[in-house]
Amino acid sequence: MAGDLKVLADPVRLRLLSLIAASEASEACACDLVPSLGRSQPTVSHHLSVLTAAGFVTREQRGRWAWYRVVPERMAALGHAVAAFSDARG
Amino acid sequence: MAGDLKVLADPVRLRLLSLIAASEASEACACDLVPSLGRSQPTVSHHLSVLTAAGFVTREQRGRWAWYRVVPERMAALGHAVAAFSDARG
DNA sequence: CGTTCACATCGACTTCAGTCGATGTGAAGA
DNA sequence: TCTTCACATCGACTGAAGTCGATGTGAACG
Repeated sequence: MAGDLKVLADPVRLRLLSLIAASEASEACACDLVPSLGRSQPTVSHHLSVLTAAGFVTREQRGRWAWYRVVPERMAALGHAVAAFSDARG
Repeated sequence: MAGDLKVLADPVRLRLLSLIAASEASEACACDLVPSLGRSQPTVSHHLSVLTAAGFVTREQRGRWAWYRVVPERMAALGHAVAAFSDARG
């Protein structure tokens, strides 16, 4: 769980998730994500790779473009795990 | 929000929160926490300080002992914020 | 008031993660 | 097939963060 939180504990990755989730059809092309962030293409690619490896997003190649989607169950599960600390016997 | 997640993205701090939440009356003395973790006293003190500064726990001095409590609203709010990424327009 | 105990702070080391320029890869188009 | 485009990977640098021994602090106890 610490590893999962560590993946999300980065402003660039949070912005990526936010941008992807807010995109049409809840998917986004890397070509649109790079200019939206103030970071270089390798940096964005790296963060997308980290999110994908952790299972928070899925990657689908279509021709030359790579499309990314958020995995909602993954986000919900982690969110509930965090919220569970508010109960005693957490 | 990235800062909040970064605070939780550490196995020692997660164990601290878990131990405190699972203690009687949902509070724990540092003297009990140090031996439960495999870390030195300064390290545990440092992590408790980080959790306190971020508002995830509160510290109360009673005599020579320091007692810690989880702030449930804080955990619940962050958990919901994470889970919100599972919705479109996150 | 000196001692002891619980805990915080300091200083230094080390590991890790974000960042970017340069380069590799693989698909599309001429 | 040669070029171009989109993206991944590599190598190197840098700043941040975890860790611990040593030391400071402040309350209890005699």
